[in-house]
Amino acid sequence: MPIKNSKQKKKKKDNIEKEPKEKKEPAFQTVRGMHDILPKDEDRWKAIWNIGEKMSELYDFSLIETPILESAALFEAGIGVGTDIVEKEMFSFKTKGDEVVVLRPEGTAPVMRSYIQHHLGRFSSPLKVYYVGQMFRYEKPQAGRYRAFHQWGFETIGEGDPFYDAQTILLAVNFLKELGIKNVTLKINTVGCRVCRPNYRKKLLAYYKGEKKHLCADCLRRYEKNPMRLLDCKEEECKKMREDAPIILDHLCQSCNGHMKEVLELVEENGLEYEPDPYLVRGLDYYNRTVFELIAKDSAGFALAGGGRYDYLGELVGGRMIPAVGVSLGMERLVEYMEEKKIFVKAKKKPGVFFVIIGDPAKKVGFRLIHKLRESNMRVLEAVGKKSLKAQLKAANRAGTELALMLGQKECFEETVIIRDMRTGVQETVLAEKIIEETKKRLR
RNA sequence: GUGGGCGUAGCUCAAUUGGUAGAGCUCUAGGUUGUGGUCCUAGCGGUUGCGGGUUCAAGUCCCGUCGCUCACCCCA
Repeated sequence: MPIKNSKQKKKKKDNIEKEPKEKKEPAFQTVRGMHDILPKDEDRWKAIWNIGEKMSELYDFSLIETPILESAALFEAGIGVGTDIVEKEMFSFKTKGDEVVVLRPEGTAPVMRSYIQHHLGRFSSPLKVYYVGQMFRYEKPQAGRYRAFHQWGFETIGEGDPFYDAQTILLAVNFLKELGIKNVTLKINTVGCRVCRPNYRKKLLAYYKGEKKHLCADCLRRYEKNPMRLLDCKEEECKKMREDAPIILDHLCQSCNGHMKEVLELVEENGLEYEPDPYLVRGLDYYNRTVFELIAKDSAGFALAGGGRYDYLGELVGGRMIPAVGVSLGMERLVEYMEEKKIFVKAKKKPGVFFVIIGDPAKKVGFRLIHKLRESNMRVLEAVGKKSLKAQLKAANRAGTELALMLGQKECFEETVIIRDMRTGVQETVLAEKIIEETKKRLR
């Protein structure tokens, strides 16, 4: 009969440690729909961060950061009470002082709130700002959809010129390009303004009125609540019906028409390909005129970025009209897309040296030398908890540093340090007091 | 919120008709008394997400719950 090794040992172990039968611990985990960003994804997240800051500088956008918590009324007024976001996706609660607050579901309304609160129009006109941070929406989590997710956004506030619509679009496209995401479709449409939209709405309702019996349940609801979304349905029957439905492009007022035309001309001027999508309707009430999305061609589904013009938001949350346009990028979606398509970005870490300390007696001197190196702006790695030289070198190898500095009892006594070239294995002994210059000399 | 699938070691996955868990990788240590990447050996690591039920016996069947996932809704 074969003897199972592990089993035997397990038994033995059980006999030895019989009593420490612990109660099981609660095993905490992230709240539903929330996630941790782990070290393995550091490179991609940092790439987004670095590129975002680079783009912000090139396009002259300044940082703005608003609180994660805002009053619920801000979004009810800004995004619209009838929208899904406000109707069922808000993380809202009451504070001890009975204020109804909410974890922000998006970044635009808070920025507009800040613009009005601090009179930022006087800071510069137009005001160009970027923000980055977590947004919260109480939805059922799915791939590419979290309850807490990061957005990078750009807003240009105080200017209605189509130039800024086009610039916003171009900025987002170039952001993706810099990340190595080149295969994107720009979907673009206009949703008109207060003058032409009601007209169009009437036409749309008139068209669908006679066809109500052919509509799906969802669309019947849309018919009442948000007719523009009728065009967005995925049901075959409804899709068929929309083919003959009036499209807004044919019903724009003169100024919206001119605006759209100019945006498209500017976009073309930059050699950007776009796909007019008369069915693109965004879910937030504050949009007018230009709306757009960027979707990866080779990945089914969701937008990597989306945005548009929101000239009415200022009025909705502050009582006066402030023309503005913006875009936001879904950072998790970017990271996941890059992962899926094996787009690698390198971390921009400076080359480092691995400091090996052999034996306890060398610890004090090693500690001091490591500090000295870092003071001279050098990146120093270590794994001092590992006792053997072998294990420490192994760690150095894994970390991929070009050099290892080694300090043992002998070196301490002689006041020297060994510099080892990890690629060639060649070692040299140098004086400890010259450690900085000797190391720098060998670090390319 | 509605409906389907899944949940075994840190990771990727095994486990015959229900017979109380294995492999590879990783990690740690040793082979080398102060020298990494290869190789060899050993070790760490699981009351099979959690709770309950059926059964002599449950990773395997049933119910609940939590989580993930896919579609819808909607969106970044």
